[in-house]
Amino acid sequence: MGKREDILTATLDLVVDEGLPALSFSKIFDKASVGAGTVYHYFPGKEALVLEVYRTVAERMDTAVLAGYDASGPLKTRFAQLLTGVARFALDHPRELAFIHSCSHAPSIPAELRHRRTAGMDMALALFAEGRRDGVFTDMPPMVALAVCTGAVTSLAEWVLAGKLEWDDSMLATVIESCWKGLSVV
Amino acid sequence: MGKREDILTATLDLVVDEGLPALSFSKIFDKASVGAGTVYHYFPGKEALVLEVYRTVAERMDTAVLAGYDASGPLKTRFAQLLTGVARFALDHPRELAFIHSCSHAPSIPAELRHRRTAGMDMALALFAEGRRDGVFTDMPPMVALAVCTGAVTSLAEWVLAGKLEWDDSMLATVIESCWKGLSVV
Amino acid sequence: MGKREDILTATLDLVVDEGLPALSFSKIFDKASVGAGTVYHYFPGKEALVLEVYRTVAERMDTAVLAGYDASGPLKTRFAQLLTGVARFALDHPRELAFIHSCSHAPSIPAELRHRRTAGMDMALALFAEGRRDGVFTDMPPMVALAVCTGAVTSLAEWVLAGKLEWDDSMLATVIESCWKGLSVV
Amino acid sequence: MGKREDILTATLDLVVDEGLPALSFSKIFDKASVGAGTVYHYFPGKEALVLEVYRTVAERMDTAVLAGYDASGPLKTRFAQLLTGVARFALDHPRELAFIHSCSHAPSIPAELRHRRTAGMDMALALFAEGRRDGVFTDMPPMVALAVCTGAVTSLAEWVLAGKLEWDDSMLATVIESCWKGLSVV
DNA sequence: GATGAATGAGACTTCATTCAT
DNA sequence: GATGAATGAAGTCTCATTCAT
Repeated sequence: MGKREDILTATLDLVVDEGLPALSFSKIFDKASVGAGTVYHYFPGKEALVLEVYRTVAERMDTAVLAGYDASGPLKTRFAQLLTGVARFALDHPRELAFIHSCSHAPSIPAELRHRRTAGMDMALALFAEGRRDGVFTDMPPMVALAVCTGAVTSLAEWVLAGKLEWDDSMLATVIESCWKGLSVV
Repeated sequence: MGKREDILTATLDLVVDEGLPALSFSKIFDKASVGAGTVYHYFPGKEALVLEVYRTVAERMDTAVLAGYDASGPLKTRFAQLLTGVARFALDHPRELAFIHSCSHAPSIPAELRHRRTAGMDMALALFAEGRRDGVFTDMPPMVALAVCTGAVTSLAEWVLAGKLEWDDSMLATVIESCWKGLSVV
Repeated sequence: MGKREDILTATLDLVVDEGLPALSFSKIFDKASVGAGTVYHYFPGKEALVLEVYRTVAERMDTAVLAGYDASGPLKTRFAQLLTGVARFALDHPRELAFIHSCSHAPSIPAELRHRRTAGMDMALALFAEGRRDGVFTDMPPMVALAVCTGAVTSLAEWVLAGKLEWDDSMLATVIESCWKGLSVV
Repeated sequence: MGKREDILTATLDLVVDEGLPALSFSKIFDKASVGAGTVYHYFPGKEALVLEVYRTVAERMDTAVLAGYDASGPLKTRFAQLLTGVARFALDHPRELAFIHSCSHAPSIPAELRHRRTAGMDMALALFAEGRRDGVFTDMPPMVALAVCTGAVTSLAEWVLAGKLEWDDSMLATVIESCWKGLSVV
């Protein structure tokens, strides 16, 4: 079986396909092929259910981003690995990404969860701090650098998913190179 | 008077403060101080109403971004003007930005509206094409450059609004400089 | 011009096409191309409007039935004229008939209007009484004879309109002959 | 319990007493003593509910008409049995009859249901065909004979129910005799 | 006379949630 | 654990009616 999993999956699918505003328990019952009361065995209510999906997906995302990260490599390699990880997740798991975005502005998701520092973020912040300390990067707060780089890469992935851009394997490399150049001294 | 305006304003406020999922007509009536039927006098339904707010805000945004743009200046100046325009709008009109983001993943907003080319986008695309043609920018498709730059700047503004970053007047200049550097040859 | 007429016509059309339950003032405004308030210049309200249509149609029906009636002819001729009149109206004015039927069971039409003696009915009752008195008809109360004959002829017309029967000019003559035979002595 | 039955019964009562146009779900809830959502558990919507009542009543009617029918008796006896069955149902179940009539002109009842051949109709058509073949009845299509006879008897019952006629046990016999005479040769 | 914006009561319907099975 | 019938509050939307123009 795995009713709990069925419910989580059905919820994610519904939010992605119809949007959070259109999410209803009846639709979840139907899609998950589960009795009405069953959901209440696993989750206190609708809000908690959505939160749980959010938490699960966020974690999966963090794991995926860090999957191929080799902390012992040279700075530039690690830089590219992290940004590639972000882009790859976005392109390989468009539905998970869409879910996160659908919820990212919902006041029902507590800000503390939305803005929680993840392992991937910490890794990246450390990387930017290292580059700055070693005089490789310009004097920009790591947090700012992170915002800029993730913004650039995520935006790229989104435009691809939205159909505004054709994906091209070399494109990402070019963009990462630009980011590196933008942050670097001289 | 201006019942129509009242309704639009109330809708924007409610979406920003409580999120799209929590938007209800009764709240709109109350906040706009109009009768229930009045909304239907102006809008076919809830979806159409939200759409109209979206359209209005998107247009206002486009106008604001282009407000101080001087098409006759040097490339770098124009580059900075556009990115500044984007950031300024985000910071000066956080509620409008929040509304757009709240709706930007809602399937009820037709993709064709969400991805419509705006005047600001066209201006930027022309600028990137010009820089590339003149050998100032690296050989990157203008659309990619646009995705990267708006992503970087918007992400920055969002993190400020989310409280993850402190705004600092020099920060934007630094980031714009980084973007320029990232795109430039050598 | 003739707004009043437009309203009456639109009402009849709507009731016939969509049924009394689906009748609404907004539809009447639209179909009659009239402002919302205009109806209230002519009719106190919805109920009164429908009533007026009913009255108008009923009167028109009565007139039509008696149109070719020659009170000086022989009994059997007059008998045939009346029943033919009823059938003819039903077949020539199917929409008027449909309207009457749509309303004939609506409690909003006062029973006193629905069951009012019309000139046509009086004429028929007199005819049946005459035939009974003269020993031509069996000893059946005129009211019963009337119910039976109008029921037979109206039912015939309805089945034709409903598509259950093909109309055939000789059919009516046959049926009237049967009615006459059924009522006659020997 | 039998919530479903309660709902069907309440609906019939309301339609009969207040007419189809005045039927509302809130009234149904109240009369049937069920929650608002319960109706939607059993019926997709208002229209479907009314349809189901119609179907139920129509079937009950057909059954009742054929109840005392003895297919092996002489022609005239069977003729009288059928017409008596129609009249009896009308007089014994005035509310069911009223319901059918209230709905019989509503476009919301699909024509295919309204005009469906019932077992009672088939029985009657066979009877008329038999009489015609055996030279007992005049040369009239069975369908026409059926329209005329049911029209006559139903009309009679309706006039009684409407108060235009006093019921009298011998009246029906007389009318049936008239119908028989009207259809017979010579 | 004619209009149609404005109204708010009430219609239909959906929803999250409970509870007996 | 699992179900789904039952609920009634709340949501979306329609309606007859009014009134200033």
